[in-house]
Amino acid sequence: MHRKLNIEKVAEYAGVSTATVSRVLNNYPFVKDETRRKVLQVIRETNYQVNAVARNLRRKKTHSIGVIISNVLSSFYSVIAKAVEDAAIRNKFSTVLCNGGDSPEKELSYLKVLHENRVDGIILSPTGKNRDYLSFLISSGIPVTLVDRTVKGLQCDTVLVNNREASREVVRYMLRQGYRNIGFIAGPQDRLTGIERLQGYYDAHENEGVPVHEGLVKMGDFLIESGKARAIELLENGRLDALYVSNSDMATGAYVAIKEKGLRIPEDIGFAMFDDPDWASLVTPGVSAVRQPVYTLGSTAADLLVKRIVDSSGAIDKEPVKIVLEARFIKRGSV
Amino acid sequence: MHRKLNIEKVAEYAGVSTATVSRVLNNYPFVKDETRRKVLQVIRETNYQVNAVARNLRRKKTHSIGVIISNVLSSFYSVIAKAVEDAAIRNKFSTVLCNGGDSPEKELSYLKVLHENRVDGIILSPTGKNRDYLSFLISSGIPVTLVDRTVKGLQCDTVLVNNREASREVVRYMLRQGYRNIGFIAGPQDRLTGIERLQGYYDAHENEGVPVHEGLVKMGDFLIESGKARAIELLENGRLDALYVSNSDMATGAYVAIKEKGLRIPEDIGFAMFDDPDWASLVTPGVSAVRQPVYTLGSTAADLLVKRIVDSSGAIDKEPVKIVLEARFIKRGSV
DNA sequence: ACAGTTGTTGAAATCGTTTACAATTATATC
DNA sequence: GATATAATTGTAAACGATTTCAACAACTGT
Repeated sequence: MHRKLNIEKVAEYAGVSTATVSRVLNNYPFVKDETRRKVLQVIRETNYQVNAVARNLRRKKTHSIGVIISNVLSSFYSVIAKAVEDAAIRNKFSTVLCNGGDSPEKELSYLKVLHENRVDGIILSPTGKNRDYLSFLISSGIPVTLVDRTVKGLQCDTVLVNNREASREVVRYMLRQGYRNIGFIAGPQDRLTGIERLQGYYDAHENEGVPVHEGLVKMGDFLIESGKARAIELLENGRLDALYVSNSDMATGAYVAIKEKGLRIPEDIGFAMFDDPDWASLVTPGVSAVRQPVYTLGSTAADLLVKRIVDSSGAIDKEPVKIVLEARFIKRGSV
Repeated sequence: MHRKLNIEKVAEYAGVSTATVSRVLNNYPFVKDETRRKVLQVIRETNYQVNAVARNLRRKKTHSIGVIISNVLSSFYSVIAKAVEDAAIRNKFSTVLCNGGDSPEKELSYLKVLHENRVDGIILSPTGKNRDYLSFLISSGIPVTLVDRTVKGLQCDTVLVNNREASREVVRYMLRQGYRNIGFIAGPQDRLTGIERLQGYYDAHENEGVPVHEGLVKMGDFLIESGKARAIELLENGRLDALYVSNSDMATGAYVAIKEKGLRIPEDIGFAMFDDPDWASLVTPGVSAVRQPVYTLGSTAADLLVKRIVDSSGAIDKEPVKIVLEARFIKRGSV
C-alpha cells in the first residue's frame, strides 16, 4: 500500500529527472533507448499511472467533452449518449455525461459544473432557457454543439432532425389511406420537436385539402401517462378513425389505452407514431412509425464539436454550422 | 473573449488576497461580511467559475466516482447508471460513465483511465478478468464496488441479485402448470448471471422431480440474434411445450421466432423470461417475467461506495460487504 | 583542432487552487 | 490602559505534471 507514487518517485527509481520521465510518458522522440527502457520498467513494476488532474492543469486541456441530455433512461437519449461516446473515443476524448432532466435549473447547474471542470466542449440537448450563459461559455472559448433542439438566437453548431417533414409524411400517408379523423397527441409546444411534429400534422391536412376537425389535437408532455390520458380523451370522440402520437413514450400509453378499450388495430382504429421503439415491430400488427437517425444525430454532433475544439486551437473561428437529418417513415400493418 | 480569469484576477479586482477569495469560495466562516460581499460581487460580474482541475489537484480528491458498465443502450445498465448518478448527486459526487462493452481489455483500459483521473471510487459490473489490477486499485486506496457480477477472490463490496432463486421460481411455476418440456436459452456460462439462471432451471426440475430432457438447454450470448437463433433450433424439437429465456434481449429474438413460426402463446407454447422490458406487458397476452430490482441495485452500490470513500478518509478499512437483492416473478398470461 | 550539428538530459518555471502559518486588527476582560 | 482572546487577512508552500531553456556529449566535415 504505497502512498504517493508520482513522477518524482518514478524519476528517482529510474535515476533520471522528472522531465525525462515526462518525455517517456509522452513518447517524445529524443530519449535514448536505454533510458526509455529503464523508465518504462519502473513504470511497469510500480503500476504507476500519470495523474491526469495535474496533467490537465498544466496543459489547460482536459481532452474531455460534456454531454447534457434530458434522460439516459429514454432510448432516444441513451443512443445519442452512446453515439457521442463512441465518436469521442474515436477522437481520443473522454465524455462526462449529465442528466439534465429537461429542467432549466439543472441544465444551468450542469453547465457550470462542466465549465468548472474545464471540459473542452459541450454537447447539449437544450431546454432553450439558458441562452445567456451558453453564449458566455462560447465567447469564453468553450464550444457548444446543440442536438435535437435549438436555442433561439444562439450562434453555435446545431444538429437537428427534420421533424416537420417526417410528421407530414406520416399524416399524408394516413390521409391518402382514407382516414379523415386522425387524432393527434402533440408534445410540449415550448420545444422545437413538439412544435414541428404538430406543424407537420397541419401541413399534411392543408396539402391534401382535408380540414382538421375540432378537438382532434391534444397536448401531451411526451411522457407515458399523458399519452394514455390524452388517448382516453380522444377515444371518447365517436368519429375518431385513427390516432397518431408524437413520440414513443406517449405512444406506449396510448397503445395501452386502445387495448384496454378493446379496440382492434387497424380494423377499429388506425395507429401510428413518431419514434420507433423495439415493441413497435413486435406487436401484431406492427405499428407504423418514424425512425429517426438517432445514432447519426449524436455522432454528427460529436464530430462537429471535436472538429471545432481542434480548430479553435488554430485560432480562426468559423461560422456556425446547422445540419438537418431526414427521418424515415416505416410502414407496418397498423394503418 | 477574456483570457485567463483565475482566482488571482478575482483577488486583484476585489482588492484582497487569493487566500481570501478561496475562503469565500469555500464558505469559510471567518470572513468579514463586507469582504465576502465584495468578492461575491466580482465573481458574479465576471462569471468566474473555480478551476476544478486545480482544486482537485490540490485537494487530492475529485469528488467523482467512475462507473463501468457493459452498455448504456441496454435498459438494465442504463437504469443502473441512472441510479448511481442519482445517488452520487445526493451525496454531492459526480460520475464518469464508461461503456466497458463486456470486453476485458476495454475494462482494463477504462480502469486505468479512471485511475489516471483519480476518481475517488469505482462502481463496476465486471467481466471477471482483471482481478489483479482491481486488487491493486483497492490496495492503493481507490475503493471498488461490484454490481450484478463478481470477481473470484476479490475482496470488495458487492451488490447482487438472487438470480438462481428467481429463476428457480419461474421454472417451478411452469412445471406446476403442467409443462414438462421447457426449453431454456441460457446466457454465457462465464458470467455469474448466466450460470445462476441456468442453475435455477435445474434446481426447479430437481425439486419437482422432473427430468431435464436432452437438448432442451441451449447456450446463447444474451444478445437478440442468438435468442432468435437458439429459439428456432429449439422449436424444431417436436415435444417442446414451453420456452423460458434467460434475459430480455434474447427473449425479444425468441418472441419474434415464435411469431414468425405462427405459434400462439400460450395455446401452442408457454413463454416466460428473465427481465421485464416494456414490451412484456404490452403484447397480448402479457409475458410472465422476472423483474429485477435494478434501480435498487445501482443505488445500493453507490451508497455503499460513497460510505466507503468517506470512511476511508477516517482510516480504518472495514470488512467487505455483500448484499443480495431478491427479484420478483410477475405472472401474466403467457404461461 | 575547430566550429557546427544533432541527440540527450536536467533545472526550474508554470498551471490555478488550497492551506499552514504568521501577522494584523478588533473585541473582551480586568 | 494593558493584556488576553478572537476574528480577519496575507504570504508562501504545496499538489504533480509539462515545457522552456540551457547545458553537455558525441559526431560531422573541414
